[in-house]
Amino acid sequence: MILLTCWKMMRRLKIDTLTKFGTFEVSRRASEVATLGSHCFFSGSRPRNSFRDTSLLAENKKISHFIRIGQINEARAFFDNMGCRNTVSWNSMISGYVKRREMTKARKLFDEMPERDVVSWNLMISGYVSCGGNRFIEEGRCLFEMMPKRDCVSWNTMISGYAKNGMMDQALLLFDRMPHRNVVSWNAVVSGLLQNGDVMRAIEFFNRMPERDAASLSALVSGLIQNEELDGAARVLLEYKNKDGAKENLVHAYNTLIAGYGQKGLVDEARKLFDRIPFRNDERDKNNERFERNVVSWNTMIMCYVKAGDMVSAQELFEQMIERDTFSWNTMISGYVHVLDMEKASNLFSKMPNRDTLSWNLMVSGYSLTGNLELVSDFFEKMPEKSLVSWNSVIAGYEKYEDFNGAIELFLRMQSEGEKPDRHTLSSILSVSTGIMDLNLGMQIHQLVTKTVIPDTPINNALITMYSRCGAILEARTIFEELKLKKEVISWNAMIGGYASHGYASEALELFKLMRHFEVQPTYITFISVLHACAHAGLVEEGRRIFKSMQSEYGVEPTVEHFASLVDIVGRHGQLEEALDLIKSMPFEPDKAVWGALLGASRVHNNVEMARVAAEELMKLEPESSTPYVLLHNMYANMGCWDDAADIRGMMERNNIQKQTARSWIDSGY
DNA sequence: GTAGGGTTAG
Repeated sequence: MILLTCWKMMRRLKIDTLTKFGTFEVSRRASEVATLGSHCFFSGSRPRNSFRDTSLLAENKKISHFIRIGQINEARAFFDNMGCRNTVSWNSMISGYVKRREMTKARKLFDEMPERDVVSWNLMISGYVSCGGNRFIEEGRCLFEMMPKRDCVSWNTMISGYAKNGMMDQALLLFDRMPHRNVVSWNAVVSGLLQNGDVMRAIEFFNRMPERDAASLSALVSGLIQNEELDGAARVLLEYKNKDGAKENLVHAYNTLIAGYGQKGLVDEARKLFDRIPFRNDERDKNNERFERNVVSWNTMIMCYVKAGDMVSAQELFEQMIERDTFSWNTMISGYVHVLDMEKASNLFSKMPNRDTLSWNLMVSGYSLTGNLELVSDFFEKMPEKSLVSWNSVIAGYEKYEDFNGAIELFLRMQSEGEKPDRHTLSSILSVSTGIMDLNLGMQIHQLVTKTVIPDTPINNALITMYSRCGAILEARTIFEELKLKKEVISWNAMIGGYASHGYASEALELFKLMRHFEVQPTYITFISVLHACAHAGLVEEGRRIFKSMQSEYGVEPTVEHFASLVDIVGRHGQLEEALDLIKSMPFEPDKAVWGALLGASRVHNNVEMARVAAEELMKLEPESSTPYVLLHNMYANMGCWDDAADIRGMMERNNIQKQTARSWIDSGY
């Protein structure tokens, strides 16, 4: 009975997998058992005791399981406690370290293991080459040369290692030298050539392949797309015939190309390809696979429409789908969120059968973008599971719509709930610090940035903006200098703007010169700051010259803000007529900043006629504002023109204008 | 337990 059970068990586990394990390594604990009755060794070719073997098989699987779910320490503890190990146990453990690129630990086990097979060597090589870089590739090559016996996998690992590190010559040398190539070797070379931009040779190798499989076509199509050869990819795909004439399931490759067209905005091309995929094909091919549209094809096509902003076609296709998955719903929602009309997004959201965190995040970020902060918080609180993106969306929304306290409160709450901020969170909070000009908060966030993320240019830009707006110009400049060649136009703008708004006009202009020296193309924001600096420093000629150069030298169209600055510059200098002419020559309607600049200048130069012109225009633009009335009234009063002053007062009363109480911003303190 | 390729959302 027992024998029968054993035999059945062995049948189920396939005897050959049991016998091919070879020699067992017996640890101290197990060897005690072994000397008593030997359960660990095979006698002849048939296992005498399959319980030990099956349990070893199960134990090895346990190691793999721990590794798969990312619990490497648990895997190691289990491995260390195993009574009996074979080469597979060691290899499994090594593969765990290799996957995590912990090559020192992997190497230690490899050096310690009592008996290595070809897989042990291959694992180590694969680990070294996937770490990348010359040193590791060399280490891999060294093992490759040392190993007693190589199989196809060893060669392929080394070839793809070279290919992925841009060392195509070395890869091809090995490919030429290898004794038996299989389809994987060919695929590795083809995709390697494509990754290194050698399209011609890739196609040549593809055509020379003695056999192909599904991966061959996928590699070629995706590689061609990466090399911007969309037409080539389409040709390959449409003309593709397998060597033995058998039909293959090409849907994957088709989907790849549809997505490629979508990336380039070629929606019509994508649609043509989508329409070529059979809708339903009942004749099964040799591989027992159907070539027909799958849910990914539909999703990808919908995605193309969404990216092109064509929600009508996206919706049409979505409605035709027989089987939708969460992805389909989320893509549609993201499309509606992207074009901001939220009602349709919300409709879909309420109808969808299974929502995941992304669905919720999409709604939250949609309401954040449209500034509906009430609904943001409503959705956020109802989320069954919050991800980092959820927190970031809400914080970004609060920041954008200037609910700075809300943003900070949420930032504190997220940390108390154990969610760690990333660079997105930190840049939002840096913008909050800038918004409320809280240098103290900004400095704390700076410390957090240093501790938790590797600062990239965007976050450094946010730091420069924060420090320069808060008046800590030196700190801003230090970060600006540390950026070295990674300075972007935003970095320059932030720094120039900081100087300009704190009265460091010459520094602002100096930096503007330097920016031109480095051939960084200024934007309209650069010119706003530079003109601002000229106005503060009374640099009339410089201001006029820079204003003219905007269009002629840099092709930047002046906006109403630039005109307002120039009006300010010439007006402050006392050239009020020129300022008025400038306003009249503007290609667009002057706004309150423009008239405000003229009014301010008129007041400084005590030109009451001009002040009256500007004030009347301001009264038309902002009928409820008391500022122009008050300014004009005070000017008349100062000159002793009491009748005129009384007139203004009368106008104020007739128009029901209240003098606004002075308000100041008070630090709410956190 | 090891080698090649692969489509979709924030």
